[in-house]
Amino acid sequence: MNSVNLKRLAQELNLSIATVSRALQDSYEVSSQTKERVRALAAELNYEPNAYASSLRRNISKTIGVVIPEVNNHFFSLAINGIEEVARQSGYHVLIYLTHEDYEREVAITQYLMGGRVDGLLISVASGSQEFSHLEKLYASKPAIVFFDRVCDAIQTANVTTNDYESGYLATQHLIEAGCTRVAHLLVSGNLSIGRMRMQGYQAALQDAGIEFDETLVLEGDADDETNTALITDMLRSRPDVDGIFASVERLVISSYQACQALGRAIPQDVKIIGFSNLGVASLLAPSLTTITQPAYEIGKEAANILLKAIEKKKVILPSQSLVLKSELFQRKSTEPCR
Amino acid sequence: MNSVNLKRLAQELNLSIATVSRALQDSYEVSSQTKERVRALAAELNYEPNAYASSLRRNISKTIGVVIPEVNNHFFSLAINGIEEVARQSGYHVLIYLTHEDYEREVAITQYLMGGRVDGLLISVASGSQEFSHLEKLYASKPAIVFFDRVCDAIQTANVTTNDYESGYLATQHLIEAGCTRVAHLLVSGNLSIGRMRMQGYQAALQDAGIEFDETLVLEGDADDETNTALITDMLRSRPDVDGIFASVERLVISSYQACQALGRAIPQDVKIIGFSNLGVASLLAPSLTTITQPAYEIGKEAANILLKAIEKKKVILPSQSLVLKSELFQRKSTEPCR
DNA sequence: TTTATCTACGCAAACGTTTACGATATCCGG
DNA sequence: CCGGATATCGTAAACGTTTGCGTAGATAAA
Repeated sequence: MNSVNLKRLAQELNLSIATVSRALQDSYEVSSQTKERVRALAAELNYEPNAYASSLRRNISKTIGVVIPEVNNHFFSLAINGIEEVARQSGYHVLIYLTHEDYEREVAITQYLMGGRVDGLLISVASGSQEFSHLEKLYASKPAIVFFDRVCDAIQTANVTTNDYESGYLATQHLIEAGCTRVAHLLVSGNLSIGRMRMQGYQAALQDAGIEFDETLVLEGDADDETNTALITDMLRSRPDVDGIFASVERLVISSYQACQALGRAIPQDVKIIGFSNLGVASLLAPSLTTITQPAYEIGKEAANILLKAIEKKKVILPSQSLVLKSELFQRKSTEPCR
Repeated sequence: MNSVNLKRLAQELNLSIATVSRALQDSYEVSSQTKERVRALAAELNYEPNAYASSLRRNISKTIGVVIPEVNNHFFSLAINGIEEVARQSGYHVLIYLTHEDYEREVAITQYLMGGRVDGLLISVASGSQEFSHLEKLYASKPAIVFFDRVCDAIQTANVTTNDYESGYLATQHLIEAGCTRVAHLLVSGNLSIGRMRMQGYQAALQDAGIEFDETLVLEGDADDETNTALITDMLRSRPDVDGIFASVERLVISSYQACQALGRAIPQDVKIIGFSNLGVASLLAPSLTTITQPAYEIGKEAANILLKAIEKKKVILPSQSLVLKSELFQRKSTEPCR
């Protein structure tokens, strides 16, 4: 369509295609007068190189892919902000793929991505993924990969995560110190590394406080919010002794609030709630929500940095480049000790 | 890198590249036995066609671009959900570009996009854009474009928007009926169509209620949240008579809450607040927030539908294909009449 | 048997770039 | 005046795919 290409420029300038191409790349093999002529006409005709021809020839796409469970979540949208920021600065384009926590979709997406469409990938694994052969096949195919937050241990590459064990411990300890004795744990996937870490932190804190671990207080959430609210409501009804909730993901915190509201349980008097969340309005909730907040923006930036550095230097990414950033606990009313 | 391409398949099967290519496209010119042989080997070697070679040859990229101000905003993240859903179903890939409401970035991005990287674009214009020549140049270059929410009137194409005039009117009327007499209006851009529409609705509602329009009560927000909160705080301090706030965008609602909290103004007793928002936790805020909620997910889906239909049928998109979806007003505590 | 039709496949050009290699002209030291 | 640098440019191949065209063989129609 846009027929202003190298050939067109070359014809109008009485030059060869090669010279025009080199001029636009500021090659030393082209005289400065010629460069000026070429640049002038290119600007005048609004020439823009064909990205696909260039990618095909150079085997470089200047594009990275981001595979995440969802975008309607403050953690991931902030992470995307960081990723896009870094990518833009380096002249990279960003493809987005959403798995909706669904294993099948993740498989389909990884299959797509083996066509060499991207130079590198940032992945946060879907909670629905029980096994990772699709990721291993993808990894074997070519591109540089960095995992963030939801990691895949089976693949030897860098991961950018937070101190999930510690955070799980601290959150649980925080609830216990506020007076809770029956702490429920809501998580999204027990077979993902991140879920296991937080779970272990939760269990360790219970043990250190001399509280027995009760697996009926562990609830595995779904992708659907209404289902989650119903699940939590059921648990709270059948277990009236629950006086604390530690939610491992933002969506489950919201559902917990709604469940308490529906059952008329007062927060924090009847039930105290703490949760992982990047919700900007946490302090404006009724009551304000005690959160463990991950540095989502920084995670995105760091992960993108590692990836782009590796791509530019054509080096393999090593597990030793992994980064662990610290989450922060913001204490608010939802876990306030009563009387 | 991944050297399993058509040539490789052709060699191993003793066929020509052309036949292999046609077999994989299920062409009628290939016998079914041959198709089977080809498909079997392709599956075994995990062949995936090179996207760039294909795009170059066919002049079709199977990729659409989404240009939006920010992603950390429930309206846009829900819209992306809708877009990605539709795109995935049709086998399209989604490139994301964030303008951060910045004119310069928008110009740079549109320049990029003229390289034929995408078959079509979904755009929501940055509030910082004062003029639209970059968009006109982009439009002249080639791709199909559909605007959503933040529209550019200068370009003759389809727009997917909401009933912004009506919503502005209803929101203002709602505040007045709740007892407000001094209603401030916080918006993000007065020179964008969407801002003007809501503003006109606001003014019309004031006029119909016999309230004089006071332009010192109109505040134009910035991209930075802290600046906004400071601006609003200043206004509330210098104008203690303000008893209602109509915020045109989610971020400004949050800032309004924070400003009121800082000044000790009670909501809804001292100041009533209504705002455009897709915040899922609106009902959990203190006090719960009365919102005008746009069908963000549907907007994304519809915009993507129009775009993809046009691309597939190679037809020009007409302004007559524009769609106006209705926003909904959810009444909650923040605008409750007092006594 | 000849001619026309159809099936199944190969040849080669094209998409727009990049780049290894070669060619020409100029210049300079010996 | 000759040999070799040096500067500047062109030729052509390559990236992997798609596709118009040609063609060999088989089958059917005349």
